[in-house]
Amino acid sequence: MEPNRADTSGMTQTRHQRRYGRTRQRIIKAARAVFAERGMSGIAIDQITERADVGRGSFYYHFGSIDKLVQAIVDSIIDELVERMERECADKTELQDVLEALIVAHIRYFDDRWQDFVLYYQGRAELTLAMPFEGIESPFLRYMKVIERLVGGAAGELAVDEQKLQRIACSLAGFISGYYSFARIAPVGDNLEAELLPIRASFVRSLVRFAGTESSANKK
Amino acid sequence: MEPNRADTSGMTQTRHQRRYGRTRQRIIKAARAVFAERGMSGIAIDQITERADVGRGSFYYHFGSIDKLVQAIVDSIIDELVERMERECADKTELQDVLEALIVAHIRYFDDRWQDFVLYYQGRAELTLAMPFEGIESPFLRYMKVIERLVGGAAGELAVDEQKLQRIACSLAGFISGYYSFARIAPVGDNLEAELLPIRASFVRSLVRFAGTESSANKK
DNA sequence: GACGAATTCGACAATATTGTCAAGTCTTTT
DNA sequence: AAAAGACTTGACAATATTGTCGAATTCGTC
Repeated sequence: MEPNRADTSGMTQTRHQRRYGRTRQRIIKAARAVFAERGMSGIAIDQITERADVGRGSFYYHFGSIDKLVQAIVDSIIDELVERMERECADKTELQDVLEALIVAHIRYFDDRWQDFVLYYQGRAELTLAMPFEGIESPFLRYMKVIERLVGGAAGELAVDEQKLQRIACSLAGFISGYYSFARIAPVGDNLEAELLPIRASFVRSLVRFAGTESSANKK
Repeated sequence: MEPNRADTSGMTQTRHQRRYGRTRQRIIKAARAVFAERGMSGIAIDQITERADVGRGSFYYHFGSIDKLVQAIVDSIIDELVERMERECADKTELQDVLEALIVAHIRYFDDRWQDFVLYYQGRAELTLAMPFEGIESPFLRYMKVIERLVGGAAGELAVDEQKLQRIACSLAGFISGYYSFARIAPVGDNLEAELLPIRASFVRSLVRFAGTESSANKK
């Protein structure tokens, strides 16, 4: 009765488990598409199961509620994005390089994946509401923490304090997603990476300078 | 039968027209609150009319459809924001000052008005979808144009080309709203304006530098 | 004060959505 | 090959939402 968690240890997957995983993935894939097309709120279960070509009951068997599904999706998006950030930053040690790499990670990740950007953005938008989908907040916090850690790691002897790190993270994530979203409405060109290059460079420099600033006077 | 457009010429309002306006405003006000709480998609008409303490029929009488209502709301938000930007920029002539003023306009406008920020953000999020609410796009384009005009006006002899102006506008609007939204999740402090000051300054400088850059090599 | 226009109202039928469940299919175990 | 377990299914009853419409109310005008 209780859903069998898919075997993560790789080898010993029984046929049941494979089938379980397949259906689950079908649902997730369909949901990603539907959400990216019409948003997360106000989506009927049927729209998802029908697109996944799966019985209505299966949805409830696997997820039990919309929130769980949204949670799984946002989680995986953030996982992928985080993984990408880690990878791009792996060999960077200079603060400036890390900041560059972080932006590049976002651009590369979202490039040719407008759908995933929409999910990311819709998720963020959800967070502004009074009652967002359950469990959506923590992946985003995790994401912010990763940025802070990567930036903090490269800040080296600058010893940037926690608060400053947070601001840098907000700026960085905010800037890149904000730019991306606007660039889409007012199409400036088709190669976002090339297009962003000069302004990105300026932006990074401004963050570096900010990091170097004396601990800001926020004891108003 | 056809709704009477409220008298905009100020003086000659008949009682009917006033009543018309009152109800209309009640609905809009309630909708703003509901939207800011639960998002724009997936809201039932009843949730709005009940909050407005108005009959269900009145909603259809005034707006006819959700899209029209959303349109009216987004329109007025953008109007207010644009008005604020114009005001803040009124006496500025230097590029740097104008950029500063634009950011300040946003901060001041949204300060203590989280609800309106949510509406603005939800509206933006809608735009990422395949089928956003009808008529939501144009106010946002108008908004971008205003930024471009204000920035372009102050760029003076730099003669920043159209494309560059667009990028600056995307950066500016993206940065401020992105930062704002993240700052809310990972609360850094309570005085956003003071808090943003140093990083804002850096950001503005980076935009100024970008504006001065030789027309970027985007002939890839 | 009565007639028509403007505005408001909420009941109504039509439709959509939800979550459950008993029954069916496939797989593993004994 | 039978029994038990895992997974899937779609029908179902309950509930929610929609857009309409005729009646009620308010208002301006004659």
